[in-house]
Amino acid sequence: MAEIRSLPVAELDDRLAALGGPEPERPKGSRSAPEGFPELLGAVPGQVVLRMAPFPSGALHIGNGRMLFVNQYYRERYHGRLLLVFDDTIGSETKRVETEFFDLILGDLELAGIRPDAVYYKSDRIGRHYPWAVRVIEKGGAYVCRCPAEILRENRAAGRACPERAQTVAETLAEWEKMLSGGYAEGEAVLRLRTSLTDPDPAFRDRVLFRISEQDHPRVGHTYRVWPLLEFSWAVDDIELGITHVLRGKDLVMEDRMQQYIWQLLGIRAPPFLHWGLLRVREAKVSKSKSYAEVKSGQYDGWADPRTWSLRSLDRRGISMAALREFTLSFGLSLADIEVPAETLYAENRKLIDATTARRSFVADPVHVAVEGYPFDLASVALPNHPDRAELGVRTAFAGPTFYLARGDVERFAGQEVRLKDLVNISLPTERPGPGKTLSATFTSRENRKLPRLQWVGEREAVAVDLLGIDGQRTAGIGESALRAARPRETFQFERVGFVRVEDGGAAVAGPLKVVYGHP
RNA sequence: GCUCCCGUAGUCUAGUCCGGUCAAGGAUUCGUGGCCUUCGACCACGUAACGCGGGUUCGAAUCCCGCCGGGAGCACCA
Repeated sequence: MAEIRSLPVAELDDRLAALGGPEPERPKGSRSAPEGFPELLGAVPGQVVLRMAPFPSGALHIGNGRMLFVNQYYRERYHGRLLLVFDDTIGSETKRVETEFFDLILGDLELAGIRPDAVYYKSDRIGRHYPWAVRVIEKGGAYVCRCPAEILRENRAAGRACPERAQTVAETLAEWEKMLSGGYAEGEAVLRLRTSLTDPDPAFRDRVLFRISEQDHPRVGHTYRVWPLLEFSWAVDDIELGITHVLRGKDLVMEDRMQQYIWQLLGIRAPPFLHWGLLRVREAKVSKSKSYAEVKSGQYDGWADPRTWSLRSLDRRGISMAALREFTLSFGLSLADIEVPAETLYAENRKLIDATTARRSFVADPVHVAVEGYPFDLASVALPNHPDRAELGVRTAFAGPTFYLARGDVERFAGQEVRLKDLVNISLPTERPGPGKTLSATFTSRENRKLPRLQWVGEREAVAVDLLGIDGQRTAGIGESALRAARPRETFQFERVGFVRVEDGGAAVAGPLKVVYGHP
């Protein structure tokens, strides 16, 4: 239901009312929530402002994709504005901002077909956060704490106040000035919110608002040394940027409470929040830091390596962003954490591309096979590009008498009669194919009989193919002659293998034709 | 440990707010059959679910209580 999902903190209703906010409309029986998406609380078409806030530490992945598409969905639904706000505060040792990721993410957004109405960088806005800190201090809502991080943590767990909590407003203002002017070094002082040390939720006790960092920021260098933490920076920016609804993953619900607390303190009306649970794709190990390490070290083939499961890697595999959008939106805004098999995404993509994707023959780990008694008139054949779609036309395939067959097929059907699909029947030898050897098979008949059907590639004009798998492994194979015309980024279905996408450059690039495996 | 969130078939999801129209709908997977000269597509059929225990009620997936299970937070990260 819309209200509960928008207001995970139960008392927000009351607070809204207390702050003069609008009474949530709740027409009985009205649940216009197409596709499982509730109405945004108090949304006025044309006046909704939303924001996406990725942290620039790597390429966007499927989880980020959900954030993108949910925001885009509501933006379209309410004809609203959607801002991109890079959450590039100073971060930490383990979470560092790096310049290259700004463009990378901008590229990902473009790939996803989402054009933000405006782009902001948190790091440009730090100076705007300071006056807000003063406002909070003047309301008696914060104090400067000089406890070492460890002590601070212990006190928080124990519900114990540190001596500085008793600071007067004037003292805090002085201390704050000292922080800003360099009177404290990194780690020596922080500005903390005065919530309650006895708050039942230990996570909520006097959280840190600002801290000192002397790190070099890739965009603004050493311009600032006092940096806000995520919660405070959003308490400011959500208001200053006029965000009307905050849509974020449920990992940030505690941050909602922080923002609401600050806004209430300052008498500001809070925009409602809306969340969704964690989405994991079973096959995808969504560790951004692992991907980061592997990309940096060169173990991965950049951020488009299939093993990253990044948006760009999915694109490279021929999985369309439209399919990804359908996929991510199909889960609605459920708060449950879910794990979905990649097959569900593949099914979505198949729906979109199957009818328009040409078929091609490809054999992995090829074995050279000469067919004795092969009919002379079948040196080449015309085959439809798609079994059900005549309008996709035909291609010419060079055929016998010499072929490449997949080693797996040759071994599996050794000594048996098989049908070369769309061609003729042959009898395979019992001999096991040794490396570099040509096997002898025998033509048996032409008529279509119920035999195991194998893909084949005629030797003439055959194309060497390099198939990159989802696991990052490359498979050498041979594809039919028609692949000589493969265009960059064209998608094919390799029969009995799966959907693949041609890499940038297509067949024009020297060497084997490079393709990436998409899905079955 | 404390706080919050979540629990409907193998996997997702609709339904839960406002109890009956739900002996629970859809998607995907799986199985069977059909069809097309792919292990893909399509068609048909099928298997399969309200976490557990109490309570309220004529009636509970839906309301209440207790439990169990899963996840997240308790960073001077985002």
